[in-house]
Amino acid sequence: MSDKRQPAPAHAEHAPLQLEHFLPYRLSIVSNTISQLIADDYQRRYDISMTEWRVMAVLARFEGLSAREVAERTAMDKVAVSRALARLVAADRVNRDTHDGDKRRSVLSLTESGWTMHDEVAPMARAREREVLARLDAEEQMWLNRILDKLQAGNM
Amino acid sequence: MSDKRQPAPAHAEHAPLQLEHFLPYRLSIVSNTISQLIADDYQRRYDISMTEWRVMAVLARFEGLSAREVAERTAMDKVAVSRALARLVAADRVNRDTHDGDKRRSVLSLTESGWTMHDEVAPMARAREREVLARLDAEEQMWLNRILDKLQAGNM
DNA sequence: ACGTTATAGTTACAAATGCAACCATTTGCA
DNA sequence: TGCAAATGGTTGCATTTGTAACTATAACGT
Repeated sequence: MSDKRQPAPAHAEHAPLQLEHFLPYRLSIVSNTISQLIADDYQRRYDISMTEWRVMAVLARFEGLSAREVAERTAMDKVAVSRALARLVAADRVNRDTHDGDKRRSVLSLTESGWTMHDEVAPMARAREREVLARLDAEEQMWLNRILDKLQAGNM
Repeated sequence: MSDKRQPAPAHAEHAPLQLEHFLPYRLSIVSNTISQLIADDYQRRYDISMTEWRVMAVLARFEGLSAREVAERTAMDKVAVSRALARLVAADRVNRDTHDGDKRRSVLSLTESGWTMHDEVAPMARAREREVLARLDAEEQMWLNRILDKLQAGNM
């Protein structure tokens, strides 16, 4: 953030927003940078988007979820999930069955190949997360967790 | 984060990612929720996107910037800025002149109408920010700032 | 049993975004 | 001077994303 030159500082009477000190703006910069850093890893190696990876991550934890449940757990909307699933099924990363007793519901799980990919990507993702967290000391990490919890709790 | 039921906890040997404790994921949830909260405010009232608003906010602080400089200060890429400017100029929120002595550069500033809008939106945005920050106590706010600074500094 | 309402998921279309190629102008330097 | 490289900005095209409408099945109330 080098700030050498100060072009025509604008009208004080208008009280302009200072974007660089504005929380939502700063959050989105940091968040996007970090997410992209990790996404680059697996997008280069596999042909998969961030949304697709998130769907896979959830299915790795919870086998047999329906699409709606995946949407809930990833905080994505159902259309995004539907599209991600279409690609994942086509690429044979995910298996889609139909629920017995409710033909609307799908029953999702990773395929053999899905698991293989997951088992390579998950450690990479965790490693990147550690890299990022390494910039903070233990105390800061603790506060960050607490703060994210609180901010997240507010918006529900 | 109600977690009533625990569907088929998946294979421990695969060490699946716990999305809900994964920093990049949590950050993006919080960031998107907050940004959207604020964007809703002005998107309902005015026909303007988040990128357009950011361009306006920067021009309110620094009159006479060029498009490239706006891109730098908003951390948007130049194509996004170019398009935002096209709409803003068409809507008569922003004035575009040509730099004397360098006909490539544009010289940008808010119009009368741009200022009017700015002067309504900026306080709303600040109010929302305060709402969000109100969920944190003074100490937490202090740490959040410090942490964002550090995380931001890393990615440059 | 029957119609209404709700739920799971997909599709169609519009708007937003990203990337590469592209003009115009300026800069650097032989 | 003149020509290659750099810079500011826009345009075209393909991909992504968001929203609403739609299909199919299930649940509910009478």
